[in-house]
Amino acid sequence: MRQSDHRVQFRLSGYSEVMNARLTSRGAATKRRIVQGAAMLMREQGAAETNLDQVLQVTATSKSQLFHYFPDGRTGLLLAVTDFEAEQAMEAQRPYIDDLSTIESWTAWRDAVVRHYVELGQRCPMGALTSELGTSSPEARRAVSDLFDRWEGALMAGVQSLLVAGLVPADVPVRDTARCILTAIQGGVVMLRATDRVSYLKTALDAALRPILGASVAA
Amino acid sequence: MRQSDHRVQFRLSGYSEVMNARLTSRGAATKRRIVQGAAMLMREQGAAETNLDQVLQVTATSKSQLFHYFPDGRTGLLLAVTDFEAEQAMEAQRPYIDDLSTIESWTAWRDAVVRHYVELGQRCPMGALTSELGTSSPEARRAVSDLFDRWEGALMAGVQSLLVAGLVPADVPVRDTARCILTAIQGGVVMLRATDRVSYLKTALDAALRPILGASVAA
DNA sequence: CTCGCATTGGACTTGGCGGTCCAATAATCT
DNA sequence: AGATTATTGGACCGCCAAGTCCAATGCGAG
Repeated sequence: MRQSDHRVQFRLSGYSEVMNARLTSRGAATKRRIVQGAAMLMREQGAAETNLDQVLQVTATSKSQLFHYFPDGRTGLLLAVTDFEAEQAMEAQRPYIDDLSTIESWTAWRDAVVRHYVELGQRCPMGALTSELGTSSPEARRAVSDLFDRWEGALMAGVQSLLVAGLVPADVPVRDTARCILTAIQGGVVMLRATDRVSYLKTALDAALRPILGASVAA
Repeated sequence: MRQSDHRVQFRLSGYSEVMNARLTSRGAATKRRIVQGAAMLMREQGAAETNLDQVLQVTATSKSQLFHYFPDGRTGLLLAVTDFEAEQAMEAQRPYIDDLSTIESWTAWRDAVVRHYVELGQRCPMGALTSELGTSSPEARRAVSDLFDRWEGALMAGVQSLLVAGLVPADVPVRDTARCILTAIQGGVVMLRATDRVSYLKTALDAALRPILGASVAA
């Protein structure tokens, strides 16, 4: 790969973006279409089972376009899809994740999370992507760990604001509580994928939330 | 694949095994060697990055042998490795997992689990395998879900025996507690793979164990 | 011993798929 | 308008890895 052309690599807020010297709106649209189409296919059949020809077909583009907008080919596309899906994961929790300062917003958030993963069911985009890119690309590892950092940060902010509002005992450890909640979600998703049962996610998430929401969560 | 030869497919206790009409001890040894070599490679570099030639080289076997003992080729081998690794996952928890009737055995088990996954570090065999076989083979799904069922069963038995011994409050829900513990482990492993930090596993597992071990677990 | 089947070696075929290339066309700028 | 660059189409290449095949050899049974 001898890609020393006029493109420049930027790094901003945790994900990499290829900026062309000039990128028309048409080009940007094509690029977006490719990422979203690829993401869709990978949700359906997994990243490993998705090849470039399928992406071309489903997005009505040609090889030259794909390699024009993703000079690193498949690897670059996978990375872009990873960034995209990471953003989707956060998006699914909005608006609640951004303001977890009340008991109500926490329960609303919990419901949104459960609903999201129930919808997703078997297909977990990030899970499939990380396992394929895990070893090869350090970029992808960064994208995933950035996602988890942002996620953890948002949860910590939530716990903290409950704490300062006195809605929660003062001895609740902020970071550990946030981490338990996040870990419960990830474990719940693993179990959901493996067993097709949602109860693991629900039960573990409720248990992780118990220190801050009390025993009232049992629906 | 026109494989209607003299082999017969058996199904016993959750995993499939190919029984040859006659299988010499030498043949059995070769087969075992292939599975273990493949498992080792897949731990090192991931399942997707491991090809048959590497397996042949590392196990000192030839193509014909591999396809002789695994008529379904790569798929069959992957399945065998999945079964193997599922067994290894349980093995890593022995002897503790088989008798969780005391507080001491629980803490010893906890330590063994954490130690095991710290050793494993990035490379999580089951995680890598399930994502590759997840969609394609329903057999592999079975293997994984069987593993989790056995795991959950062992944990439930442990909680139950604490309960009848009166070492734990009577209102502890056996199944839900076991599921929370299992989910905490899975989530902890996901976070370990993603962030390279063990604290998620430790913290979440301790939190999940708190209902039965009390607050004394904080090391 | 010798017959038959299990076991083994390794060359060969095949296809899929990532990646390259060039030429045509559409925008954009001056 | 004309020059320049972005965008597009799609034929083509070449590699890699899975799977096939046949012939040679070991090994146990009668």
